[in-house]
Amino acid sequence: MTTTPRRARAPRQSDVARLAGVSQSAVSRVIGGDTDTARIPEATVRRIQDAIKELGYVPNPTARKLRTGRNRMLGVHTFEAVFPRAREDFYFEFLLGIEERAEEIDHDLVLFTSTGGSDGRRRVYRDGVNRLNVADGAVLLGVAADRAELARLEADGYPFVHIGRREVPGTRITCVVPDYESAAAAIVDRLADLGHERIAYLRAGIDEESYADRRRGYESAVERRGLRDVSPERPGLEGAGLDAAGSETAGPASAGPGTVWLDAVADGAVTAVVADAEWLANPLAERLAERGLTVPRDVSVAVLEGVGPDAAVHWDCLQIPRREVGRLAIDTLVGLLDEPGTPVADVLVPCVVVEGETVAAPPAGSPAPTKGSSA
Amino acid sequence: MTTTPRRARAPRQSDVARLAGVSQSAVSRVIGGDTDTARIPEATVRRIQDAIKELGYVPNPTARKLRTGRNRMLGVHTFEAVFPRAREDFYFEFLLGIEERAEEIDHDLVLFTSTGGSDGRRRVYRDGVNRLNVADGAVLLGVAADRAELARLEADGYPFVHIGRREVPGTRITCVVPDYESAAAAIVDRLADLGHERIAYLRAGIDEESYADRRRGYESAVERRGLRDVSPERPGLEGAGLDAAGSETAGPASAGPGTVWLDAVADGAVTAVVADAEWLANPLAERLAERGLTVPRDVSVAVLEGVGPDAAVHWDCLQIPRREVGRLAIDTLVGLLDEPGTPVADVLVPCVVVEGETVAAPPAGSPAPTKGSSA
DNA sequence: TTGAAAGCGTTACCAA
DNA sequence: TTGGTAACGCTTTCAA
Repeated sequence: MTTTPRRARAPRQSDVARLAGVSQSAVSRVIGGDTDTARIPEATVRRIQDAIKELGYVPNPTARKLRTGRNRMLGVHTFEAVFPRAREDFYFEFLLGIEERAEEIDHDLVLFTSTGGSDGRRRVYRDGVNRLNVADGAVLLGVAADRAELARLEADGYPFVHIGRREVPGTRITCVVPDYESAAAAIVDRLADLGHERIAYLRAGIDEESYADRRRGYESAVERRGLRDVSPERPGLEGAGLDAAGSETAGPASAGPGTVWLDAVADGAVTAVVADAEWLANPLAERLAERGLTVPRDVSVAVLEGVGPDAAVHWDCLQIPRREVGRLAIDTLVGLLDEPGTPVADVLVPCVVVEGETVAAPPAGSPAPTKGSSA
Repeated sequence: MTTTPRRARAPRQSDVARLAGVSQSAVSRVIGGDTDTARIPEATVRRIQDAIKELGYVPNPTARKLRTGRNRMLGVHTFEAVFPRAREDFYFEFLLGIEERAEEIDHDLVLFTSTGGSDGRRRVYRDGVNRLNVADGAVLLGVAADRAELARLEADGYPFVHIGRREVPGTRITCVVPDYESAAAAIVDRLADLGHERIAYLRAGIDEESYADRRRGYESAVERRGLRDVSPERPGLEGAGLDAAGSETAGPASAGPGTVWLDAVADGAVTAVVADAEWLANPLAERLAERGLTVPRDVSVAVLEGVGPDAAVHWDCLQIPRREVGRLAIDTLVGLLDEPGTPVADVLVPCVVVEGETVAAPPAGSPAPTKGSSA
């Protein structure tokens, strides 16, 4: 059994042409289905097709790409590894949407996975080579996108879209983003409709575009509805005094001076709170409970992120349309490819506002707001 | 802000050459690092590098591929979607090893994900195009590989390796496989060493190469050690009478006539059982318990697959070296690329035999075996 | 209707 | 040492 299976050289168009007794360009045109412009006789077409079948000819996508610039291959680049379990929830739905849509429009998907350096971060450029270049364009995503690489890609004229808003000074990159701004505004509107007049915003304190979007939505809605904003001055757990030790959860944490805001809430200064994240809302509810207040009876709380259905608390929240974002990323990218000159604009994908069990009308006896004065 | 960002055409070597005032081939040689064969003056090199930097030139991998046939890009094709949770455990470790090793040897990884047809099965060939061709070669894996596609790929001379043994008549494909045969034999050896003399093999009844491997290992070891094989005649749950209704697990399942084997085991005809899978071992233990037998006191049981550490029962089992298989798949593939003429041979990766809590010495009073007679 | 030839961006050979 | 040039496999224009 020492049969060295000689790898047959893959047949080319010229081989087909020779076998069929036609020119190479005839073969190309038959394959391209160019029956309109250059009508090739039935008989010739048959002969060519027979030759193709006999030789088992398959077009070479690399050569095609070099010639036409198109592959019908779309790249996907994630700035972090997809597989570690923790990240998976983040990426999974996006990828689902991406794959779904790419297939619908008959494009192949190529996932670029290798990390460039030793730091585990994935890079687009490795040894100065833009690896994505084998694909027609790419969808980039990741919690920690490398802005320098985004800028360089854009400068190089490589067509790509980014999932999630990313702003890089001096560059205009096309982003597909959940419409956090409208969603945040909608949530504030709903609170206002229910009768809340004094509300607060609990910021995560993360310096990222999507949080800025949420905040803008909150602020504009507060202004528009004439509500009174009684937010803590500083972001994060400490900013709201939420790191202060409770009764049994007590660690050696300093019950810092920061509980003024929390105390004010307990005193009824605020009837509704909008929080950037679940990890802010949970301790808030706990601290309020310690002070004898119940959510949503005394204070309504809404969360500006998606909360899984099996979470302990069914927060009123928004739902990030990950799947749809993935699908739209593909459509946007293909649009970019088809219409290279088009001015870029972010694509906003609406978030559904989910009604949970943590928002209700304000307590009946809540004092009327003192318009105009600030906390 | 109607700045239509004109996408700059990506700079080519000729642009660099013009700017640096040298020929294009000089640029190519500087980039290729061919300082040995063609010594280019320090000054020229500097000028070229400056031009590269100024223009932001990056080599075009497509053109490179077309010219040299190599990309340092390796494809990964899975015959099923990777992401659905159920599949994930299967693929995850393989992919980890693949990615790890590919990066070590400075290759990029390209994951081909799109499904070819409407049936959800992923195909290599779509519209007659071998999509994998953009990569230098590929690692294929999947529980349900399409053998016709494997054969065609081989016939086309495309370099690939398959994870898991796949035999296609008339073709010799390179596989990287866990060494189930040796592992099964090792487990039988261990049982024999403990003093077991009458053992049985519970087959999954799945018609796949890896199960044949296990079986071969079992049979050869049984023969070599002169053990008596008292296996059920037919595979699967029914074959062993394990679908027979127990006390409370009773559904309307017919307690078929197939319990003869089970009854014989209960009577002490067998002191050790080797099972293809956990889903066979679990009901076996239950049925034995119903008959008053305990594992491993009365009957030892070993499982020929990997069992997670958080399984209810800590089976004696084997550990599939998925990560290592992934790594070796990459090495084997690259070997194929570097040495195209090499005769192909399967690569076996040893499985560790894990000692659990379900194998022990046979009960003291077990009757001596009647050598030579068969069940 | 068909074929010849240019060109996509690169590498590698062969002269100069 | 350097530059010209052929070739990789394909698409597409232009002539025949």
